[in-house]
Amino acid sequence: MKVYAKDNNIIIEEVQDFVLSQILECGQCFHFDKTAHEEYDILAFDRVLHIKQVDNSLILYATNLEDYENIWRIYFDMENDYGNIKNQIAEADSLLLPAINDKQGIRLLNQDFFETLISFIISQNKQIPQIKQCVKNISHKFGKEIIGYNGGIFYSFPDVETLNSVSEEELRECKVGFRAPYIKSACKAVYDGTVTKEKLDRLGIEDARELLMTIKGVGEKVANCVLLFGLGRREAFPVDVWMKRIMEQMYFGGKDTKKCDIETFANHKFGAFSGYAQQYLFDYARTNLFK
DNA sequence: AACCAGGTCGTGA
DNA sequence: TCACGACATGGT
Repeated sequence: MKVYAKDNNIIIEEVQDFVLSQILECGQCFHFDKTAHEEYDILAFDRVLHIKQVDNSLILYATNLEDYENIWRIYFDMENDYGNIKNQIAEADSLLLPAINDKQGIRLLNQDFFETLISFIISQNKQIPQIKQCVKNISHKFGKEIIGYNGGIFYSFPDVETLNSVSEEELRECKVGFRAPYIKSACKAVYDGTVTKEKLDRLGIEDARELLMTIKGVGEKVANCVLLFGLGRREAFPVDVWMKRIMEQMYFGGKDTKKCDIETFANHKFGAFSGYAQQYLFDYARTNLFK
């Protein structure tokens, strides 16, 4: 992989295991817009990134090496060897090969903890396009204005201080519905220091999940998504309706199985790679099966 | 017009 | 512990 600055852009050549559309549209993140084939505006960490992929090259528009090193390199998990990850998963079970091959360009992003927490609270009982709309509504109403690479106006996701001061009624105007008090509960917990990234980072996954679940509106599944996508805990294995369906089909003879049993089964099978396995399977199930 | 969506909560057995 | 309805909103 080669990284260099050219004009006002960053060019990355010879990327491997990287398909921009698969990374963004596999259901792990919600704050982006597609502008063309393999070309997106991504909102993250108070920035907007216009990015385009052509074959094995990436163009990161209107940014610099410092931001690449400090923000985007980490966000896109560039130092992680996904060839090895896929080998490990396939070795754990060759049944995963169709999913891995179909979604070979997926990477797990390292997203902001607070935005991930709120986004996945919103995600319950909603479809991905509606989750995206709610995140956009909240950002537009309460976030900071950011200017994009070509002068376009975007809005960052608000920080804890800002969102904590928003009323339940204002949240409902963002179409989050019955989740409004849950969002309030999460903001309060993070703002007053009851649940923070620093605390969670220090805890083992069981205790971290338990602490997250002290927030009203955060259950097992949302907690696992926050751990996986917002705290870098790749051993987490969120089980939603799609994971339940495909896991039951693959491993339980199509028999109705409790989500916690599926999670335990997966953790034993995939161990530290559970989160990656989950993501390949989730997107594979959602886009190929049960149409 | 019911039914479902990257679920969780409160309730009652 | 476990099953089940309620919960906003929008799309089939």
